[in-house]
Amino acid sequence: MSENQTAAAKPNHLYLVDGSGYIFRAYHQLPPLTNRHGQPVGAVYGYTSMLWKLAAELDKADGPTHLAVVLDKGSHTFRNDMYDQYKAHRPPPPEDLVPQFPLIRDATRAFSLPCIEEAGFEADDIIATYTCRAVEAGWNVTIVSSDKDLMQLIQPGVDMYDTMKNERRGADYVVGKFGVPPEKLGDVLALMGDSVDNVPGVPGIGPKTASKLITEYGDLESVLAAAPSMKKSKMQENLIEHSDMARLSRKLVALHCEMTLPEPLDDLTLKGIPEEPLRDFLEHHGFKALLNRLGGPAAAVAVAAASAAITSGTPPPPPQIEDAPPIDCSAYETVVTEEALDRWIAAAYAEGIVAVDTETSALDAVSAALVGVSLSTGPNLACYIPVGHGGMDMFAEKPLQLPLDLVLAKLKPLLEDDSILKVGQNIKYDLTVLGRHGITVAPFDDTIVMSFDLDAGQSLAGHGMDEAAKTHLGHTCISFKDVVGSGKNQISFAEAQLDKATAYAAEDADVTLRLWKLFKPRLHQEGATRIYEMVDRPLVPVIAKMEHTGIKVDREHLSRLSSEFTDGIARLEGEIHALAGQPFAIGSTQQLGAILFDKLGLKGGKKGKSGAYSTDVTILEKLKAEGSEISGKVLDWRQLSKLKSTYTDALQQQINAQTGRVHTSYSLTGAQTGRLSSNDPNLQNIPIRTETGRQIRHAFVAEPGNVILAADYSQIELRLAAHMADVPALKEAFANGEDIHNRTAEELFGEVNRDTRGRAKTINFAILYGISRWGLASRLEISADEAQDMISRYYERFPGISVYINETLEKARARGYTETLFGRKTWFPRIRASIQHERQGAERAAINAPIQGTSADIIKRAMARMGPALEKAGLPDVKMLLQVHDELVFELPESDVEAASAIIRDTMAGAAEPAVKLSVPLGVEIGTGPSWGAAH
DNA sequence: ACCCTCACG
DNA sequence: GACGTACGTGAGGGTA
Repeated sequence: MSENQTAAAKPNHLYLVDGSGYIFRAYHQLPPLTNRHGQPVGAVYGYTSMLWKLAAELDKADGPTHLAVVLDKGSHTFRNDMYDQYKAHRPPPPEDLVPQFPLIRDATRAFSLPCIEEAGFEADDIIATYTCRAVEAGWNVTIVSSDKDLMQLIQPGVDMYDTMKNERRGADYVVGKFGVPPEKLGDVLALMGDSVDNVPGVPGIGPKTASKLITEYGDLESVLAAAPSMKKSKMQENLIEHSDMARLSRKLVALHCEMTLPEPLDDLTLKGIPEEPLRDFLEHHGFKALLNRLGGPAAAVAVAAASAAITSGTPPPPPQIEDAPPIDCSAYETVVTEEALDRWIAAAYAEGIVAVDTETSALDAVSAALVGVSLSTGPNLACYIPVGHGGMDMFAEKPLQLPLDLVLAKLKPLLEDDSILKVGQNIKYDLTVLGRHGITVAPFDDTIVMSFDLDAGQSLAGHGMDEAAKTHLGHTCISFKDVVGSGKNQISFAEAQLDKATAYAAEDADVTLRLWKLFKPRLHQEGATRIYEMVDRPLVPVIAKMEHTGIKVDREHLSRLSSEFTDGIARLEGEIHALAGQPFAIGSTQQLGAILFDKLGLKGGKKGKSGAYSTDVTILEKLKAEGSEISGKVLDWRQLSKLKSTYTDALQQQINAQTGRVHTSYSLTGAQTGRLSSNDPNLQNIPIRTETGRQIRHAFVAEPGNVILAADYSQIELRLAAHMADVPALKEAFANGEDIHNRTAEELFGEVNRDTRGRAKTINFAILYGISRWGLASRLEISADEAQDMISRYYERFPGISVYINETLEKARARGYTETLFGRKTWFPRIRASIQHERQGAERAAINAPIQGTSADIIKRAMARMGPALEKAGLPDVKMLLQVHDELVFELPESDVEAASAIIRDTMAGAAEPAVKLSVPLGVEIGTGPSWGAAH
């Protein structure tokens, strides 16, 4: 063979594409595109672009002569037989990715490329085996992947190619990243472990230490052998104690290259890519940018550039806010003619997106009148359409404005158009207001919810408009007070001057659209799209509807209770003053402290920086137990005062005059963990724990012929803790339907009685909240040492809990946030604070957040599915009224109770699926009655 | 505006 | 050695 011939023949070069790895990366880095059939295809598009890019390599001198796409098949592999925890904590793929898997195979076929999958082996092993065979045959190999495990295969003639970063990687890359050459990478990976795949490794050893040890001693076995003679340290202890886990890890990370080739090497020869099937595929999914390029070199350059940007892993550049002109309130238009209104609507259609904000006469979305609507289609392109200025007085002088009905009729098609995205800041409010005028706004995005899903817990990110504008745009919004004044002189927005109203309202729309342009790409980049699109956004109209429906409250019942409480308060007041020997304001903690501790000489020291006496319930209970009569009476007085002022009196005020019902407002961004909060009035803290308080719940009633149905998740947070921390004894107890506190008492104390069950319950909750021995000690009235013993026993009996706590804290420290099972992030900026109690507070909150947040995610999913589920079951008259964290309250015709109970139970119990498969059942308890009180 | 207290999960 | 101790909320009343 002459030299000439060797040089002329293109050397065999096998490209092995890690399809599975690619799909996940593409999914997270690309927007959630949908094709015209409504299928999610974001990951498919990314994948297709990647194949396209590889196809372009065909023509290169050192390009592929052979190629195979390798995919994972099934989830059980020989590694699971080796170690049952392998990849055990990996969440199932996102709901909108699952339907894309078959499409990935379609895409591969469209390129006429061989696709290889083999049950029992991971894609990595298939790639490893092909690599070995090809190297033996003297071929070059390129592995198209960014997986660190596969980097073990890099050797002369074998490199890796990251299409998203457009980077080729050889041995130098591995040395730079891990400090060791590829052949020693397996030893390093075994020591450091992998939390994603759940490869255990050795605790406390990360990439740095692992690479140092391997460099020093040569390989894993040598490190383990040398461990006993190393300097004494935590690391040395861990190396000895976990040497078995390290060896197991070594086997788990090793790539298997002895499997039988599913297809012989020669069958992977590239024969070119026929255009026909590819064109069909691209057309079917509407991948126009690629179609244009298929058409030939004449295709538009701009299109190709846009597509290239996506292929390299960068999302299409979002409109940069830096490029946008600064906010200029003088640029806004007041729309008072039909022509101008039409012009703005046309602009919205041209952009495909419009920010919308409504202004009303009051804050209450259920009964306030619509005063105006603002729109924005781009930076400084915003208008205000007044419709209700001058108020409702027919004879009052009014500014020139378009009639309400005309404006609504013109806006309705735009606001309901499937192809136009409407953006609002707290759009729940606008959905309610516009819904009352027969407009169903869709599709929509809500910047307050987007901000929350990105930045919950970030101390400098307020989610409200004014704070968000300051933080993200560096802009100070016109304050509401500048428009309507404040205090006694405050006027309704309907009374505001048109120029001021325009500047204020149009600015809100302008800011909202600018915020959207910042948040939208961030959602994808930061992995928040899933929680936003699958949980929180769908909830917005559901909550709007609940708020609008409200709940009927029996005013007479409340009024009767108020009188009873007044009598009780007056009687107690007399007795307390008599015992004190003087009248004083019982509600004043200052005066009460002076009476109890100075005048009557009771024990109970000062507390807090203010130097004031503490007189809270724990102190008064203690004094009462020591025989102080006055303390007991103050406690009774406090209970009645609280019930009267906060509930029986205030709630009567909150009954809406038009509907006769109470309409709370839920905040989707109120609680850092993802819970809802309820305000004006708060209907999530209606009394139930005491009999006196419970009477208030009887005032929440159903309309005649209807009943109230209350459905509670039973012990949902403990169940989630059992699942997330993987605690066998707790999971078993829940699976068997046991009383969980009894089971805990049995495990901890060996016997179950009222006392041990009560203590067990306290400890169970302590675990959820991030325990400290002092806290537990004071709750159980034992010493800190005894509390510590109890905690240790708990950890022993329920292995998994302490691991969960440590892992959660480590992740929180490393990344700054925790995550729920559904991917909701909560940030903890204080987790690394140098002030101890601040840091410890953040740690306790971080332990609790994944559990409380997952519970919140689950009930939110149940709520979003409830309407359609009831509708489908032919139960349109069942109304969802309230959510109280683990409880949903409904009002429904008596005749629907049986059928609705089944649907509600199933929807709630199954709400985690299919996104998350829990290893414990979710229990749902349902009760019905004429009132909320009776339904429990 | 802030603290304390207390209602709920 | 002192600190202050369970997670997440919202509302009312007193005080400065």
